[in-house]
Amino acid sequence: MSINPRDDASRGAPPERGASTNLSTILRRVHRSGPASRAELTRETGLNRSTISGLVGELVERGLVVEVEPRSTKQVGRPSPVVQASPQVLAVALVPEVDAVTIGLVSFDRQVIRRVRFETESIPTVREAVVIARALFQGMRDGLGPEYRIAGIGVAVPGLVRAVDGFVRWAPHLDWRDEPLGALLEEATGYRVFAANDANLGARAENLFGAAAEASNILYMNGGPSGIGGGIIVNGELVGGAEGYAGEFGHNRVAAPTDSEVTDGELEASVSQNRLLSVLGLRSASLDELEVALLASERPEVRAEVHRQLGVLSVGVRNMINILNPEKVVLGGFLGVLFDFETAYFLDLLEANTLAPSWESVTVVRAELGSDLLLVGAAELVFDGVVARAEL
Amino acid sequence: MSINPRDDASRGAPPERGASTNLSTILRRVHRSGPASRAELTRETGLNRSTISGLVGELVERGLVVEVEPRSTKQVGRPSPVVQASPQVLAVALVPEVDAVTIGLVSFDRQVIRRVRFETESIPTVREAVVIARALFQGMRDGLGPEYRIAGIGVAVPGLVRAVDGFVRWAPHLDWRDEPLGALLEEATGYRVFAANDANLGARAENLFGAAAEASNILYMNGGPSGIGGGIIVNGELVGGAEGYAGEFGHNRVAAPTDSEVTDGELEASVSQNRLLSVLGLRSASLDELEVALLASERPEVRAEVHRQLGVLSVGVRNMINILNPEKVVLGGFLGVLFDFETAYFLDLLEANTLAPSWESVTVVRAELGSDLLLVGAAELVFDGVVARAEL
DNA sequence: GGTGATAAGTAGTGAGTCACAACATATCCG
DNA sequence: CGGATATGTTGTGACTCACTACTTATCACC
Repeated sequence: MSINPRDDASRGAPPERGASTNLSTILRRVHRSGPASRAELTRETGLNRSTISGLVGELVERGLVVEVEPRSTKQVGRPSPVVQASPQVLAVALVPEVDAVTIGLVSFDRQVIRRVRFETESIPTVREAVVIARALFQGMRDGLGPEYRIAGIGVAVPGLVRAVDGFVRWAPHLDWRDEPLGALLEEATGYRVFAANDANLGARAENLFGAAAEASNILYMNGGPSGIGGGIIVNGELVGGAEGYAGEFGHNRVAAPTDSEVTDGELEASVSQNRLLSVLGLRSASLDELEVALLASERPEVRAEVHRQLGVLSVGVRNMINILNPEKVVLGGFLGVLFDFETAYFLDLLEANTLAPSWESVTVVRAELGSDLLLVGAAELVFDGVVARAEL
Repeated sequence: MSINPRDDASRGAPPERGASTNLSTILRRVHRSGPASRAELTRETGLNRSTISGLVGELVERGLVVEVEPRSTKQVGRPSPVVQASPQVLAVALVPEVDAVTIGLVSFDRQVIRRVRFETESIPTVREAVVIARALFQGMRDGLGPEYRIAGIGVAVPGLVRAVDGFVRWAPHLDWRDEPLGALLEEATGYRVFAANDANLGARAENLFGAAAEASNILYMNGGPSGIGGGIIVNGELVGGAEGYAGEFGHNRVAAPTDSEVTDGELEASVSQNRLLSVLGLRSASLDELEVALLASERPEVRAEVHRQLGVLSVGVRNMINILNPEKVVLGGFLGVLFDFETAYFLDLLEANTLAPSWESVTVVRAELGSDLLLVGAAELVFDGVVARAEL
């Protein structure tokens, strides 16, 4: 161990392509964790005051951060100006779904400043989605002052997307197969496009701004109306795998001793929002409605179904805890509802079946981010690049 | 995408704690991929000739690399001296097992230059293992010239080890529980100690020098006499998880439709070397003997057992392929034997059950490294630090 | 065996990042 | 209002590395 624990920031860093490591470090800090005074940045990075001064100045010049009036801290000493990510640097977030195309504008300081959900009569094709996106985008852009700058477009796709070029391999519920979404969108808008799996982006968003904000090893599982997806974060980075298809938990086979009924099926055949709804006698419901209905119901079949689903889910989760030794397990969508409804039951199942050391280092929580989850996650695809390059 | 694809090496890098990024880059290159001429380094890193000259000179001065006579390349132009990792920088590798303690000396240029296997009468306790290690180490050290320098000690532990301090949480077959192995060894030897799970280190070794040398997203599963372990490599880095306990595949529950017998058991209860041996009528065997016996046997029960085990294994592997989207799946130990024995059968099972895009990006191979696997992997724990700091 | 083409090492200069020290400035507290 | 404290600012120097020009070593051909 080194004697001096602080500071792994670098000295005398690279001219490179205009992207100093420390420039990125500061940018990442103010983007992810919010505004900070120069003095705080100095302490956190271990860099020198004068260096911070220079770096912040550079970032201000590039229009990526703004400095605002010092907070009145009632402290002695000269007040330190507060640095924050510029609210005028924007990312466009696009979320195609079976019944709508949603587009949002997310600012570099993590505000969703605009959002439009455009409902479609039928499931949109890729071309339709691109046309709609372009139209919505144009409408938004026109209402924006020239002081705003758009860094790119991020897309959350409910399916398998190739990371390098945003090529959609398979999005079952949209019935898209091998569609060049990224290329089409770039052509239509002229902006750089980044696309990824929606659940992966959910994991990322929860990591940055939600239930797993402090952790860097995370298992995220999300239950939606049409299946179960997830994302894994290792050492603070989203696991994409070879091409970006990682995170497909839903199709896994798990053996659940508590579930005699469906033993050789896939996880999402057994743990399913529809089955939950049907036990409750509902045809469709929002998550809130589902939660209310669950709490209101006192019928034993309902509880039995919840227990059955949690039993199966627990096997999938425990497998992943043994394999990944995460710090946090985050459950989103209806999985979060199930978890909140029978927390102790679920945790007991997990504790009984995971290896003790791994169990000790993990906490299981419900997801925190609501409807903006995917917009924020998709925007983050764009901002990732901005932070890394300290440009645009 | 940037116009200039080459070169993400840095310019004007940090004075830091004496560890320039580029110094590490060169060191990593010659350590992992073997000797390279200065000219090759120049091309591969994108750095300037003069920079390479300076960096190599610095590394020579620090005693981490040596320059040898240029290879006669039959090429025009001035011959370029060949740079290689110094064979005089050593790591001590330690492998405690149920019936022996093995210690090895591995040089920075990846040669196992010495190895001693010390058989024990009974399962060694932690203290016994430390005493044995110390004695063996002293013996080795005395036979070594003063020109050799030891960078530290790496330990491959068959169990759960806390990454930060080498504290053994649980090593079932050694019957060690909560033992401060790292601290004891450091005290006994005076060298820095790094410890990790044996299967994790196997994954690392196969990644660096074996069957998955070019890949950076890898699933490694190893079948030993006492169970199944594994390691995951994501973006070129071993996944340790929160504390280093990641990779415990063996205790997972998988549902295998082909295995009516053991549906709710753990993977390693169903896929087991012992069960294989017992079908073959053997009590114990080395991997080679096992392989020979398998090939020699023509009894249908044997093939049935192989198919049953591969069927269960395939479920575990397909789950991980869906989740991780790896480039390579590497099967070691008796899993490798099973795989080689019925390759087509296993691959067909996998193909039928993994998501097509993920299946397209993966290749399944048998592990390549033999008995030196763990020594090399353990040494790598030590060399990792040397490469990162470009020191010691 | 000399000569030119080619490839690579070497030396000097300059640019970029950052630490450090000295100084300037803003706030709190008595 | 003045001292204590914390922070911003400026100037200098250290360090890494690119670039240019020059030198050196080999091959190939005559």
